Amino acid sequence: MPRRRYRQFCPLAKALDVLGERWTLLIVRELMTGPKRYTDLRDELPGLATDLLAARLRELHHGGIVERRDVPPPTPAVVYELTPRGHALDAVITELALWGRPLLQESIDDYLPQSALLLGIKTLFHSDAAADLDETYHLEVDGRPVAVQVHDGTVDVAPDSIAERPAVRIVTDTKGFINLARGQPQAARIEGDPDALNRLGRVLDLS
Amino acid sequence: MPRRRYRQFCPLAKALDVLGERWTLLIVRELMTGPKRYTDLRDELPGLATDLLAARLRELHHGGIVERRDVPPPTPAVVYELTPRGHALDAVITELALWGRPLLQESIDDYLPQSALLLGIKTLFHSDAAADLDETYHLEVDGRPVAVQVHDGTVDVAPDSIAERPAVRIVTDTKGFINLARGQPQAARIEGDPDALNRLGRVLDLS
DNA sequence: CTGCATCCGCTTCGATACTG
DNA sequence: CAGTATCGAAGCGGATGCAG
Repeated sequence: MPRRRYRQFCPLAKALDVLGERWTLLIVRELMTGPKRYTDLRDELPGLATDLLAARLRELHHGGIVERRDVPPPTPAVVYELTPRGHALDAVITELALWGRPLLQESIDDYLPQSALLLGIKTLFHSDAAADLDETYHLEVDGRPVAVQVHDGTVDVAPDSIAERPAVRIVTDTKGFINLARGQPQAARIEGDPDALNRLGRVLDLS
Repeated sequence: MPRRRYRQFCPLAKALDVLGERWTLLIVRELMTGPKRYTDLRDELPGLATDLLAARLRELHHGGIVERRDVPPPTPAVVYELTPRGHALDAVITELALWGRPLLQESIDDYLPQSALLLGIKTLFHSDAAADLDETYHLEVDGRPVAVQVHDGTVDVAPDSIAERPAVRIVTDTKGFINLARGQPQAARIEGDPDALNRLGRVLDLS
């Protein structure tokens, strides 16, 4: 818990007392896709000072949002994972992301953390445009593969996994993906059915 | 727009670039119930320095969230009001408030702004417990009257308005209301049907 | 190598005073 | 009423150090 509090009898103010500090919700976003180690968190959040990450994790632990767990050998490590209370922030993050979606247009030369890629795909997904669609896409950004599965008007995003028999394979880097999301495919290696790429473009749209 | 940005291609990070600074979302909450003047905002947000309020309003204006408008005579003034983009933050605030609801238990000696009272009532409202309910309650906290109308499983909250023929009238102050929300009615003047008070208590519940 | 703590320069915040 | 000016305190970002 930070020292600075709003001191208001208001559910919004109370939530912001816990979540409102810089980096806090981005750390929660990182943990949304599963437990992570301290160093992995730091690597995915450039600009966040190491001691500040430690402080935020302490506050999140104290707030009942994050649990610290020792992973036994063979690969001993400390991982941080969300509690149920932490996972309940999914709705908060979803709404903030939906609101923030138009702002992605302004993005230039930004970093693309793995979890941001996953959240981005979920946020750009248009359920109504995917009603009759049922296929899988292979996406690979900066060497990190993601399987995107569209099915029954929903999207499933699996990190670090190879899609089997994808309708289209897109291999690119951060810049290429950002341009792709803007509807300007360049610097991307695309293999497969061009129609499938168009279908993907309609389902995952920035506008 | 603040100078500090996350520089991530992520809809959450982009939203937080605009909304993540201290006080920003609380100012939006204040404006959610209608336009307000500079001084009214400052009075409802104790602890917020005047120059910081000016800076936040500038940023919110620049971000397309708040519009500055001159009200012509007979009562000339400057008011700030939300744009459609600003009103779209309703869902964000609602989710944050729902998540923060349990934290209200910890509240001691807090300030209760008018808009926090309204948001609090909307957040504490249990739709399922109000399915067959159709009545109006008069609530008055620190001299500010609020008409709470429960109807068809929804709640309507009208600030600065007197409820007509309310099922119960509750007149209290900040401390009294906070205790009331915790289920400890004390220091509150209550008039009307005791059963109606119980019904209100089931519909508006902290737990 | 991981998981921090410490130090330092800069920015932001909070409180008060002051002005058109 | 609607802000700007000023200033000490706290928070942040980056680099470095260090124990397990």
